[in-house]
Amino acid sequence: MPDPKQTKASPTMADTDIAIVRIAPETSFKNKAYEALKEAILKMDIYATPEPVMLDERALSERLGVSRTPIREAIAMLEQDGFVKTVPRRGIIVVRRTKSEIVDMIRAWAALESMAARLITTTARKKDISALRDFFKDFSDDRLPQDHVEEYSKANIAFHQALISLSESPVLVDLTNDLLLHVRGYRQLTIGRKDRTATSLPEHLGIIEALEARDTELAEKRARDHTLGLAAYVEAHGQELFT
Amino acid sequence: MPDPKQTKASPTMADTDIAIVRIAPETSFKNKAYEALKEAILKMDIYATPEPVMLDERALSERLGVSRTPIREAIAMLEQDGFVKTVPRRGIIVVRRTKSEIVDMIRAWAALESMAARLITTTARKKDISALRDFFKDFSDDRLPQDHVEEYSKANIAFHQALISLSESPVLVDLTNDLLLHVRGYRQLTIGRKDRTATSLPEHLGIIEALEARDTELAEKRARDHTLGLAAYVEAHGQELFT
DNA sequence: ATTGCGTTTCTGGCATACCAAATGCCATAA
DNA sequence: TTATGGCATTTGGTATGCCAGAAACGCAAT
Repeated sequence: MPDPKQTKASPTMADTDIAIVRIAPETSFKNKAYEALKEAILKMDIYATPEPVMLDERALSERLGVSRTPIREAIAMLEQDGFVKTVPRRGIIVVRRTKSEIVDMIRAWAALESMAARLITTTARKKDISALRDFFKDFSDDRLPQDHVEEYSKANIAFHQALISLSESPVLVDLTNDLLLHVRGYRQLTIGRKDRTATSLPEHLGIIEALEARDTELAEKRARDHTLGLAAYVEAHGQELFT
Repeated sequence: MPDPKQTKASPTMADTDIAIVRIAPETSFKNKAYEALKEAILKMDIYATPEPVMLDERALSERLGVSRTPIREAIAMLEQDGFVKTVPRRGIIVVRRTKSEIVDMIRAWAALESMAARLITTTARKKDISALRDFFKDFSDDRLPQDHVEEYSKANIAFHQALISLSESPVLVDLTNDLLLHVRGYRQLTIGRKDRTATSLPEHLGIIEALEARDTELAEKRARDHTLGLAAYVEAHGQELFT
C-alpha cells in the first residue's frame, strides 16, 4: 500500500496518472470555528485591559451560527495550542503570556532556526538561498528599515519563515510557525523596536552570506545569535509591556 | 488578590491554619479520555499490521463508559497533537510516521536540546548538573549498557528529560516531551540499537563535563551532535522498520 | 463469473436538552 | 444599614438523537 492518496483504480484502468485530487472535503464547522477563533484571538489585543479576556461558548455559537458542539471542539483544539484555558464552571480564558514566557519561546525559536540554517547549508540550492535577499530589496540606505518599521516587520517575518522553509523540514516549519503565532500576539513588540531594526538587516544579510558559503557552523551561529538577540532585547526592554 | 489558593476566611475565624486544601478538581471525562487514548496509542504497536489502525468513536465511548461527546473532544485534541487524523465519514486513523518524519523530529529535538545545554551552562547549579551522572550509576565496565539495552534505554530517556529540565525553560521542556512521545512510538528504535548504545554513554558524560566546565559552545555542540548522531543512525539503519 | 444498481449499514458531524457547580442578586432579619 | 441565606442565573460538561455521505452488501441481469 504505497500511496493511500491514490484512488483505488481497477486493474483495467490505465495508469495514466491524471491529477485526480480528492474533491474538496468541505471543511467542517469545527475547523471553520477553529480558524475563526484563532484568527480572532490573534487579532485582538489581549493586553488592552487588565481583566482577562473571556469567551462564551453560547455567545460564540450564536455569533458563528452553529451549535455549541463544534465550538467546544474548536475550543479544545485551541486549548491544546495553548491559546485558551477553560476552567470548569468559570469560563474560557484567553491565555496571557508573561514576558519570560515570550522570551522563552523566542529562545526555542532561535534553537529551531539555527538548526534550519545548519540543514540549509547542506541541502538547499544556491539559487533559493540567494532569493532570500528579495525580502529586503525595498530597503536600502535611501530607505532605511527603521523609517518603515511596520513594513520591515512584515518583511522580517516573511524572511524568517522562508528561511525555515528552505530547511525542508516540516517539523521545524510547523514548530516555528506555532511559536511565531504566540510571539506575534505581542504586537507591542513592534513598538519601539526601532532601535533594534537598524541592526536587524545586516544580521540577516550575514546569515544569508554564511548560508551561501555553505559554512554550517557560522550559519548556525549567526542564525542563533540573531534571534537570541531579539530574546535579550525583549527581556531587557519589554518590561513595561507586561503587567 | 494575592493568593487565590487560600480560602476566603471571615475575619472572625481564627487563623488556625487548618490544612484546608482545595478539593480535587475532578478532571473531566474529556481529559480522562484524552489521557487514556493517548496512552493507548503510545502503547500500541502501530506498525504491527500493514493496515492503518482505526478508532471508532462509538466503540470508544462504550469502552470508556462515557458518551461520544467527551470522546470527540479528546479526539480533537489528539488530532492537534498529530497522533490521529480523522477523515469525515471514513474514520479516525492513528497516524503512522515515516522514517524521514522521525528523523526530522529527532533533528528538532537536537536543536532544542542543544539550546537547553547552552542555557544550562549559564544558569544551572553545579550540583544539579553533576546529579545527571546518577542516571548511569548502574552502568560501568563490569556492567555495560549494551548488555542491558532495555534498562539503559530508560536511563537514557530519563537523562535527556532531566537535562532539558535543567534549562528551566518550560517551552523547551514541553516541546521536547511532545517530540519524544512521537519518537518513542517507534519502539523498534530500541531494537538493534545495541551498537549505538556503546557510544552513547561516553557522549553523555562528555556533555555533562562540558556543562560543568560552563563551556557554552562545547556543551551546545556535544548535545547537538549526540542527538544528531541518533538521527543519522535512524536514517541509516531504520529502513526496514518502516514500510 | 462479472457487472449494475439499489439498499442497508456504518461513521463522523452537528444540534439539542439536561445537569451540576459557581456566582450574583435580593429579600429578609438583626 | 448590614450581614445572611437562598434562589435564579450563568457556564461548562455530558448524554442523545438525527443527519448525510460513503462504503459494504446483496440481488439480479448479462
